[in-house]
Amino acid sequence: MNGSLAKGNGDTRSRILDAAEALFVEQGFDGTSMRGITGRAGANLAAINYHFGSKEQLIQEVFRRRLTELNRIRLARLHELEVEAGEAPIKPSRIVDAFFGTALRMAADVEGGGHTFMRLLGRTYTDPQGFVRKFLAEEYAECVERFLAALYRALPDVDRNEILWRFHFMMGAMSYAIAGTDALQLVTGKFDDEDPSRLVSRLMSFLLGGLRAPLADFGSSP
Amino acid sequence: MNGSLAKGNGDTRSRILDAAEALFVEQGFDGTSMRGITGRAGANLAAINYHFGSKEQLIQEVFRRRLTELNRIRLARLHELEVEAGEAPIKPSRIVDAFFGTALRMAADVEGGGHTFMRLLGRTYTDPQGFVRKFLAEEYAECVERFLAALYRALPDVDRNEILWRFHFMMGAMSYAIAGTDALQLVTGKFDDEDPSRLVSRLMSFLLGGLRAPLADFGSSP
DNA sequence: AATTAATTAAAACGTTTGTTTGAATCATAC
DNA sequence: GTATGATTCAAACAAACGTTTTAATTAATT
Repeated sequence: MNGSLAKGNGDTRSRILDAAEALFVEQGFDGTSMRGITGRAGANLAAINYHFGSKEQLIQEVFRRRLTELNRIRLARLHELEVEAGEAPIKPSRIVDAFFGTALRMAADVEGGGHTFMRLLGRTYTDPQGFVRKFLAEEYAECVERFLAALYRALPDVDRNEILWRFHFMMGAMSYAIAGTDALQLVTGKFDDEDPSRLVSRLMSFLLGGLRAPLADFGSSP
Repeated sequence: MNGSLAKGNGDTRSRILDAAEALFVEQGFDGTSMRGITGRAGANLAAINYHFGSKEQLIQEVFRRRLTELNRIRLARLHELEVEAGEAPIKPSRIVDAFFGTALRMAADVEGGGHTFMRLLGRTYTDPQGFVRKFLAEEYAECVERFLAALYRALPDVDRNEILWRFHFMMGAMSYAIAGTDALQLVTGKFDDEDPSRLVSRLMSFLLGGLRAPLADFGSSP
């Protein structure tokens, strides 16, 4: 049950990042101690402060390491779509796939740690710790703006505020799909042991259904 | 900026529950100290252990206090629908409203604390702390089972596993809609200052769109 | 009014927390 | 080999944590 890694597994810095990433998912930021991280990484307690400065800076580096790459791929995909389409509008489903599909494919990478990170990311959107949310917002700002602009262009007849909200809802559905699977398992018994590609398919059709839904008026007592 | 409450505001027990609820949302469970709670509640440090036994039991009581009522209303609404429909099938939109709409209406109650609690609940589904998730699962078990059964009956042609997943997605979208509003604000600038009833309307149409979406097959490179 | 129970108060308990320090070890260059 | 810089190590730091204890106070009962 001791997940501590052999010391030869990459340099100390990387081992610390990997250990921290895993423990943050399991126990949260506050619930994970410096001793827990360095212990699992096979490093000395002081190594975190030496390599990263502080626990807070370590947390930021855990995110930056993967998030930069994720958003780079997203924007590259979007750029491909824009070039391919030329003057013509892009299908919303393609935009949604470039953003959410890319994340889901990263989440499907269990061995490389993408799965662990996406679980962490999903639950961090609503994390109370101010500095984490602020940091995430900065890292995300450009990417989200570009994708929202693309959706506005792709859906010129839909109110922009409505698109904004639905983008938000889609973020929520995706985050829970990745981060909170065990929560549903606890409630409902168990899922059939799912391969992640089916999750992609399932979630994408749900997201597009929500995105395209009519703006029906649901009062407070329908 | 000191949110500490006057001592006359209810009995000590209730003041502690209110203070804890608010602080858990702002700082998380681990990030909230006993001293912080009792300080805000205007009570002595030992009061939590006296009234609740431990911090862990306090957390459980914070949830139990509101969750029992929420699920009672949900099941009552479902029962109404079932009686009203008799042998006929119930419209899925009504079932969805009985579950998610009820939660959203509780979240719209800012003064009574429902809003605070729903934000807390939303972010707790994905909380790493094992005992909280286990406790939530137990509190939710019966209610979720009843609603899933109702959806199975209302949508006899749809694969049950698919309904299960979409219920999961809907939970995610709703939780983020309530708990993570500030996250999106940080990213996108700001929303128009929204009255909660429009959120109900917006989210419900999104949820139903997702629930009814065709099971299109989205491969990994569409 | 006396007695019992329930609640609040202040102080201290032993752990655990993140961080810092100064010496020891390692790698690399001259 | 010796010097230089980077890294690792064991040890210690004050601060904050949840909990417990014992005394003081309040409320209820007889």
